[in-house]
Amino acid sequence: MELHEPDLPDVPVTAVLAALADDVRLQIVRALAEGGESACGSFEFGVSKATRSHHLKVLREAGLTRTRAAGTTRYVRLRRDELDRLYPGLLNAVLTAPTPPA
Amino acid sequence: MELHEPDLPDVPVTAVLAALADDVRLQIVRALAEGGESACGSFEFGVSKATRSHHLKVLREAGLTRTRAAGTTRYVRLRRDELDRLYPGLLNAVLTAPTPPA
DNA sequence: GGGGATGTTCGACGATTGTCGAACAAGGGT
DNA sequence: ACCCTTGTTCGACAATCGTCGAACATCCCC
Repeated sequence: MELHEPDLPDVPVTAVLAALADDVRLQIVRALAEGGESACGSFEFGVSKATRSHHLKVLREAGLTRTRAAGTTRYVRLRRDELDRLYPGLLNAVLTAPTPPA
Repeated sequence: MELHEPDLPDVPVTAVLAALADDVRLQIVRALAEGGESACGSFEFGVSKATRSHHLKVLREAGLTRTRAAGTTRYVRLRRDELDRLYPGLLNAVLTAPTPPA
């Protein structure tokens, strides 16, 4: 299977924002920012693995993450450098944002 | 009519991001950032006025804008200071982002 | 080779979203 | 008083989205 990992400049900003505009995905991104490269399965956020897989695909196709396969496990990491270069401040703003007030 | 203009801290980040994750709304935000307070009608982005009104409502309820009524006209402005305080870097990153590559 | 673990893909579903035209509301001229 | 301008609200509609279970694909290990 070929993993779509688009060049960041080819991704519309709105797609990046849309990818971040979901609670589960934001938790994933935060976990990645804090913990570095992680296995897909390490994201336990109360959704099925089908849903988790879906969210990881959205993140990947929005240019936010890269995925590396190792055996049956897949490791995901944030494309932080590229993101910071193209959208300086964005990631930091999102990551340091206060957690849900509810 | 009461205008919902929530306190920013009450708005989940995901709601802010979702509000920005639309082409029309992003154009509105950019126009506001560049031109300051503007009348609703000044946003000519190829959608009907019903749709425009809808987008402005989304922006307002996500805490991105404030609206002031003057006669039959309504003026909208960006809540830039508050946004910059709560999400430092976010707005700037979004505004300076390259325009659609397409 | 068989079984278990890790992920992805495939419908399916309900909910939300962006869009519109039409109807409505409210002000400002003349 | 009338009409025009400016906006909002109300369905309605198609499209997209988030979610799931089930089926499938890989790989590893015993």
